[in-house]
Amino acid sequence: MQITDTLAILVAEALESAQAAGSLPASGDVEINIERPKQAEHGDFSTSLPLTLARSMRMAPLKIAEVIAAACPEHPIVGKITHAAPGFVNFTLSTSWLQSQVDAVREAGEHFGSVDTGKGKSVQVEFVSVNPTGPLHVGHARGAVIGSTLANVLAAAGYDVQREYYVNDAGNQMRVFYDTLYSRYMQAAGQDVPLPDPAYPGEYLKDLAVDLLKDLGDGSVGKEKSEAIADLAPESLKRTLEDIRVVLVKLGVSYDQWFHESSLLASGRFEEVLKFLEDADLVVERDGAKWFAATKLGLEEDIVVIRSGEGGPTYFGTDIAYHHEKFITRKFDRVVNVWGADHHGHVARMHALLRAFGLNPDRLKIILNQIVNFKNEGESLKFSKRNNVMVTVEELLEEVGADACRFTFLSRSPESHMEFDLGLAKTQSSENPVYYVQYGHARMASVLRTAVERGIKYETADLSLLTHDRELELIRKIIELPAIIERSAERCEPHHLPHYAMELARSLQRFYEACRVVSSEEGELELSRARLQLVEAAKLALSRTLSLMGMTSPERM
RNA sequence: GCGCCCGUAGCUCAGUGGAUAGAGCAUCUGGCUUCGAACCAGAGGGCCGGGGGUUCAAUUCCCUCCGGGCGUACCA
Repeated sequence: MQITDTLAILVAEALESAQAAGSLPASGDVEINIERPKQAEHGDFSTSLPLTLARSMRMAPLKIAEVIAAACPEHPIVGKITHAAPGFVNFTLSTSWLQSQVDAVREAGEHFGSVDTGKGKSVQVEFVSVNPTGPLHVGHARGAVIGSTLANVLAAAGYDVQREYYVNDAGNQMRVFYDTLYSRYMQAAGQDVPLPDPAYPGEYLKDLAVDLLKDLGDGSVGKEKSEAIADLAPESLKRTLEDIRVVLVKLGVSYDQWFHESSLLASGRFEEVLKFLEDADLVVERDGAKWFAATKLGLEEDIVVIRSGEGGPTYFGTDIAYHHEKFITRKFDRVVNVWGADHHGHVARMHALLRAFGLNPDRLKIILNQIVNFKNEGESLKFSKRNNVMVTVEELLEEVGADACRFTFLSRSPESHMEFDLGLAKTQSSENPVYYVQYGHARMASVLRTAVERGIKYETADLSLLTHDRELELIRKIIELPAIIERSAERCEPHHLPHYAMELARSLQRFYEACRVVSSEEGELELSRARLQLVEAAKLALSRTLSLMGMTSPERM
């Protein structure tokens, strides 16, 4: 239970008892909103409930605030309750309770911050899912970082999380990939075979073809094209996926499962689900193709699921089967898809599809991260696999580093149209806020090392000695973490983490500046012990936050 | 044209319908003789794109206009 929940209960009890005593009129059901005031003099938490009740109660809001404040029962968390114009009730946390939290944090250890809002519920996070037609480029990094962090946060909120990469190995793009690969293979073998049109002209496929010729031999050179492709396809797909996997690991991203689109066709799942929709009268045939009758569900247009001519399912077609698999077969309570914003047209279709399955569309959360505008020294870079203009994630990591890269992408909300200047990221690396956060961790580690070197034991300490403003400020910041995790998980907004990390690092530096931890003064040993425990708690909170963001927590820098 | 997203300090971006709108970077001023100065303290910098509306209260919700991004395929 969060602090805000506790306070909401106290306010509800106060309201009820005041009404029972006749000092406030009846109000009916009200929602009690607890918020955090911006000004420190307004306390740690507040409620504007009196302002919302004023009209129906026909009373001055300030008077209502006064009555509620006076009627609030005592609670160990609360130190002071006041009322303020125009109609707020303000709460200040009690110092003794804050002090006790240092111990609570240390006891929770590396689990500090976890909440249980997702307990008993399963969630799948599907992210990146780039066509395996070449290496990841920088445009894919944002979704990778958002998806992996979101998965971490959901796990910290108690969800049973599955991280999944959807491998689009069955569509048109793969056919173009294999066609191009065939030409490159033949070229590598000395044959004059031109590139197909369309093709993937990048160097990547040239290198891959040379490797395949070397490792698999030239046995496919004399065969029909379709046979040669059948020979080369499995290995080329495997290697391309492996390259993607390896670079994602370097970026701090890993998966529980790689799910292949082709398996939906091979297993008959696609046909099965199509039949289901046909039985529900949601499939129509027109112009030689089969369409999902989205117009019957309120959408503007129907959507092709099986093409005319050669036939075969469209991307949306297999996505029908895939989401059936996610919700019906694997029974996930929630599914999160992290997509680039260029897919936004699909959102309404997917939600319509869930309705067709008889499911609540809210169970599918689609995060659209806006396309990143990459620049180099102020000059805009336009990427295209087709035109062979791209910077790979691999190159990005060499220049910027995984931690800085993750922090930068994470600190913007997904829907922001962010800019990323590669040149600036490189030259300004030492001014990057990521190092401010990590330096804070390294500094706390250093303080703890100093204590060990001087033989100071701090397993036990008198936490009531922590009364300095900066000490209490730091404790207040540390114990915000559970609320940050809960909010980030429920709203699928991982970008709160880096901002919290900055604030925590700042509180920690301010504390360090004002409060000597390892003191050599006579008679300050007890204070040192208490402060060492605080340092340990702060370090735990910062380390947990960094770990949720998929970043390292350096002991030294 | 239509749909989705964005517009907040010089730049990059936070901001849960609440009280005096914040951070980092940049600029300027001060601070290292005990634990790490990759730090701290302070200053300047804003009609929150414009205009209407809802509300006790709007940067936040609705409408409209302006500006930008992305879609608008039997590609994914």
